[in-house]
Amino acid sequence: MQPRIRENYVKAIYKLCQKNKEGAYTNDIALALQVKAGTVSESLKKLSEEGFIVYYKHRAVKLSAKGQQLALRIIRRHRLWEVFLVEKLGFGWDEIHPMAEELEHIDFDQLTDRLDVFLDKPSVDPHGDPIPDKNGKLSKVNYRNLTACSLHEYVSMVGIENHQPSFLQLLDQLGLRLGTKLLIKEIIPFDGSMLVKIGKKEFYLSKTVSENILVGPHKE
Amino acid sequence: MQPRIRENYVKAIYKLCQKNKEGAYTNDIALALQVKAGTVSESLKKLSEEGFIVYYKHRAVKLSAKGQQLALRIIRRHRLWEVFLVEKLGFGWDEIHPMAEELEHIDFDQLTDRLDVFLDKPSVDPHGDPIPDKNGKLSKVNYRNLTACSLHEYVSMVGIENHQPSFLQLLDQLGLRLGTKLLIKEIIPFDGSMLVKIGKKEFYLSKTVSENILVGPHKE
DNA sequence: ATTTAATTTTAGGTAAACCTAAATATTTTA
DNA sequence: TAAAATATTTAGGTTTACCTAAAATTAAAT
Repeated sequence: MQPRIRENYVKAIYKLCQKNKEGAYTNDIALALQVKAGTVSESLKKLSEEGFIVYYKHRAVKLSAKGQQLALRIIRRHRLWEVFLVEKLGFGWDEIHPMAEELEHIDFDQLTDRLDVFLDKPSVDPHGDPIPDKNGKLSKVNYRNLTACSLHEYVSMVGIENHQPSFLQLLDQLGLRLGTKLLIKEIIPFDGSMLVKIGKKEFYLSKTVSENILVGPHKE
Repeated sequence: MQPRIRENYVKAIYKLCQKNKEGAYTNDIALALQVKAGTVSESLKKLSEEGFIVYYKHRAVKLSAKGQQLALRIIRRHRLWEVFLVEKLGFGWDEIHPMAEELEHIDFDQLTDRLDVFLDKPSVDPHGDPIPDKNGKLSKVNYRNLTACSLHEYVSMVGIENHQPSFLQLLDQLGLRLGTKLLIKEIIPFDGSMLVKIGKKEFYLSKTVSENILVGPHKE
């Protein structure tokens, strides 16, 4: 199996496993990779023979230890390149995904590790997602969903749950970036929206928006 | 035809055309890409249909305008990434080729152009090879072969004609890098070797070595 | 507990990039 | 300039990743 294709399967399975504890379903993998279910079935057999997944016919698949290792290597590369693109080249966080999607497949340990050092060993990418270290270890970010916060809480944005450019652009408009502090001024029971103070301005955030915002205690 | 494969053919043809004015021969392309001649024949037909080459059966091929444009885009990306790897990540000039060989295929104009700016629009790569600009224009480097220099000339290294790691490592040992000044102290007629002064030391360079060194007038 | 619905797998096919080896061109040499 | 040597192309095959559609399995609903 071609490395790039293998990597895309492993990455897709990794992400699906984070949602469904059961594992990744054939159809969902097919959707993620934009291929047909039959193709996925074939590929799963090969990935299984290669030892990257644990696979029983008609069951959701999981990554083996070897598969997880690979997934974390890809994610590490993806997120490091994202930091590079934003910090060094000045791209917006809404523009970088497609480029990182290519760069993540470039597989030279030296390159990844030196990039890491060059970027000052960042712990999170521009979206707040943690970057696995050289050994595949993921630091845990302390976060809650914004909708889980109470009135008058003063919190700091640490991540997001939606990476669509349109969502990222909305956050830009609101002045919401990683580390931005926000105060919950009001919670509207009717539609779950909330009034928040960001910097000097106040905005209503729809429930759909706040559901996709992750916050943590803001350290001063 | 898959972009990566097309790019590798176009690049190989570009390089072969620089040596043979006639064009690139099937067998040489096959050698460069490590495939069989029959495969090359097939591919040439496709590249021709796609308009990247000018091809008549049993004749050496040349790049069309479109093909040259593509070649220069790839070379631009390759050389910019090489600068990045050396200047920013601290790799040696003997280590970077394989990585640049992958990075060169990542095709986002914005990425290339921002990388260019980030690196201060370099005009040459770490080996002294010129970097095409955004429009595919190649600046000409003023150079002569070291073997063409006369006794007592004082010149500056501006490039090399051999990119093998072992050659680059030898130059490192001699303290020869881009911009290094060298004085020709003696020319040995017997074997064409020469005694040169590099910094404070003197070395004999075999003809094979000096043949691969390009020098220019050293500007102070 | 069947039947129905949904999901997954299998079977048979296609296209791209490779291969080998035979056939055809071209070039070189005698 | 004809034969020999070299280079290129063509013809027929293989493999991989994809496809469609039928068959099989599992899950859901009556």
